Amino acid sequence: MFTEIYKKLFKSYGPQGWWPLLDHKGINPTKTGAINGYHPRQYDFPQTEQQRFEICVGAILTQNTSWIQVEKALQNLAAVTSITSSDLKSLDEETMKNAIKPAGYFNQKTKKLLLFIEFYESLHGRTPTRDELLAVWGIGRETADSILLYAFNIPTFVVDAYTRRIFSATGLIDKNADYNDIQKIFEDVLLKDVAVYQEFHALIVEHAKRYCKTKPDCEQCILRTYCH
DNA sequence: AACCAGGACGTGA
DNA sequence: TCACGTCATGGT
Repeated sequence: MFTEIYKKLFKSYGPQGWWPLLDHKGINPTKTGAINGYHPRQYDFPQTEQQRFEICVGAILTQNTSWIQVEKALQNLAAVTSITSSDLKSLDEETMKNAIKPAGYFNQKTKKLLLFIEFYESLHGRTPTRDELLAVWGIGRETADSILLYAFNIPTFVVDAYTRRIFSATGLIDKNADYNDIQKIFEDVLLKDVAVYQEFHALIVEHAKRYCKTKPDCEQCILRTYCH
């Protein structure tokens, strides 16, 4: 049933081209809440260390914040410095706060970014474990999994509020199931494949933005037959 | 003009 | 563990 829904979403919305990147100017006008930066049908990202780090920064900035606001914040940062760990580390803290203001929570997120930079540099290019990421202040489960899946290409299924909303509406998951329980359900059922995990999560976000909103549009929803 | 967005953390039961 | 308050800007 999960695979069936995945195929239906993919057929309807097409490849999503996550994670969006500033230096990849692929306009996708059909996508909701986006400026640009997607790369559909390309699964060889990140292609540079700079892109890998930018994905991590974006994952932190997008906590409880719409992506379009994050893109503004990233563009502001890119306008004053390059988005690399070394340049962001030496950036004046007030300048950073001012730059990321569109993404909200700028005091917390500045602290999170600076702490993450220390952690990132301590890796010396190594891939972190989930537990190592979770030990960093400001990195919770969704952010850790997003970083693993999109920045390091580790097959880790990302669970977010949209995943819970859509799949509890269908009755396929318990509406008060824990994050790890939901993640396990998806990982048990899906082919353990980075591209599939990346696309499915992105498709879930896209579908939630279009139909499964807080005020859902069930009449037009392509998954309505799965809901109770 | 309330309400919510691709959460995480601190606190007190 | 778990429910709840806090953090903050800007869309709709």
